[in-house]
Amino acid sequence: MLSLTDRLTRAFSAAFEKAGCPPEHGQVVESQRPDLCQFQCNGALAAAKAARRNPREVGQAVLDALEEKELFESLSLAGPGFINIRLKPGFLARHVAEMGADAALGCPPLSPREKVVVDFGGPNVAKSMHVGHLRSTILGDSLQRLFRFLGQAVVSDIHLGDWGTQMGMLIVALSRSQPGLPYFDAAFPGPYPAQAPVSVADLEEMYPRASALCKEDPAEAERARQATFELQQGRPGYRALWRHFVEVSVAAAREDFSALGVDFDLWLGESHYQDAIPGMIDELKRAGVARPSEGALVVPVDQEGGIPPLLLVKSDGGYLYGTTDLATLRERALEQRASLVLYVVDKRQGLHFEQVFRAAAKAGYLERCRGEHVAYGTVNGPDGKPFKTRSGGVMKLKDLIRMAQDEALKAMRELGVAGEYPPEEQAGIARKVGIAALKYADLMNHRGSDYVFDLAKFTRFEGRTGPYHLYAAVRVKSILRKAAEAGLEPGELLPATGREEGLMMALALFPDAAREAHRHRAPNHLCEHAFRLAQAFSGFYQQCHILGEQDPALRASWLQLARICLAQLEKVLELLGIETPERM
RNA sequence: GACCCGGUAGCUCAGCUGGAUAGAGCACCGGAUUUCUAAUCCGGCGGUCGGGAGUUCGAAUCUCCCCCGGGUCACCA
Repeated sequence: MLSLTDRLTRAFSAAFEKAGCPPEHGQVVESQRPDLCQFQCNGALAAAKAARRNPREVGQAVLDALEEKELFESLSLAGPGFINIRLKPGFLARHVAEMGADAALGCPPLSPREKVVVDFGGPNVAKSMHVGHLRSTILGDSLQRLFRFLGQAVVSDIHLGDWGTQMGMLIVALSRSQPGLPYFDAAFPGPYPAQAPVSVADLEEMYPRASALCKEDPAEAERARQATFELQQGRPGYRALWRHFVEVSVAAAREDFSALGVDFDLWLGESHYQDAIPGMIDELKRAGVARPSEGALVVPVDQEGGIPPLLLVKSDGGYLYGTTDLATLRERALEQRASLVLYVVDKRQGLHFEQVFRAAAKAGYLERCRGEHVAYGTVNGPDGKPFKTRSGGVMKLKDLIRMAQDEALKAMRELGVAGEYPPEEQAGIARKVGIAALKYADLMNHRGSDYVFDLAKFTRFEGRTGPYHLYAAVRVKSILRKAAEAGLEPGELLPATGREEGLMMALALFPDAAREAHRHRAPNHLCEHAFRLAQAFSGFYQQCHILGEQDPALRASWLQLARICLAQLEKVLELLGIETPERM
């Protein structure tokens, strides 16, 4: 089904055409002056400008040409040429009822259907997930949910950092602490043990130490480079060891992701694309896209701006992450035939993606595919600098989630929320409230801006917070549950009066919010909509006592409205990755 | 130095394919509860949209210059 604004836009576009103007000017949007009207069309101003006509005259011609006049309560020309629109209350109600009956809740799928790869720029093996992964996880997950909801064919890929110099560092570090292991014996015939010689905790401890050692000791760095090289050449012991590193790290990452309710279609990593690199490099050399520079192989990408070339092969023959990213994009574009690849990655990597995309364009990978860096800002501490623990270390994601849930429970206790429920249910609610607090706080900001991590603020039950939304949803659920117990059924949605209009308008504008979020790859528009919807419901709730209403038709209509509202609210929250409890 | 992003109410931010009186949350002040979860709702206070010029009937939004903050800038990722 068409969205309400699309339906109106279609009618106005036709009218513009009949009035001798380009139909694009028929765009109808929600009014910015709710005191004057519900919707407005400003196209007459632009059309008049282009045609050097009088805007009011054009506006009048459009109104004269407009069909389906029976849908409108009032149409008027205002100011320099705004067209103000107010709908027949019955038409609005009918549209909302239709949305409620629609499988997609009134949000039309995007066309054409595209294949979209969402790359989460995943965690690095051997480094535990920390605050830095919070945003890519929450944002990327919301985007994959949104794109799917809008009918796109989404393939999400965690894209683990499971290759590169850090692997060599770990191998060298382990060869020193446990030299007796068979992985280091080049003559060992195999098979290698099935059990990993290290735990995630070991890796987490080893990595920073190894990294620091390489930084201060060039000989150690050289050993790490050599080990990396041998690993990449396929030395069996190193490969076996590497597999262990990846396995234990992935298992740990899975726990964190599952705590956040996030999953991926693919759990591939950088290593997956390594075999394709030599062929790609040959191809790029032959095509003259890649060329030698200062001992390395590069793709010049500096068209007019001062952009350094993409480094493909280091002077020592090794590859860099740009090499892997290019090979990855190549496979996604040419073999997986994706038409869009979204990289949900920290904004500080903007230049890197600019280089990769330019190189990919030169290589001809982007003729049927676009690459996009969905950049996001940092999560900061109260000091405005990237968030750290009290002792100055990096906050682990696991601890962060636990803190959010503890804080949620604390807030609930203070307010007496869920006080008399069984402890297990209470804990379950606290878990949902904590996650909702975290996710809403993250997504309500535009992704590009940094924000300050403030749990006490996020877990408040007032204002624009996750808990506020859950509370609103739970109140609707409670009404519907009581109605069902009393044998009351939702019925036909009656025409909107002043009391229901705000809620119906909010409901009708869901597709616009979803589209806006999609267009900018920015779920903050969904947060905005969720808040508006929750507030609209609260306003309605205040004025209309559903269960106490004596008129059965009105009561059934209100129940229907509540039902549709809950479905939409839960859907929007779901698109944000937020789960709603049954009661609080 | 070059490039990128930002500077909007006391605080945190939204709005930026130009459109009527610039919005929200928090904070502050006032009001609403015999009622389905008041954890809510309604109202008020509060702004040279960093500064200046330009384009336009119209600029927070587009262009240029300047100031301030952050980020990035070939063999790490």
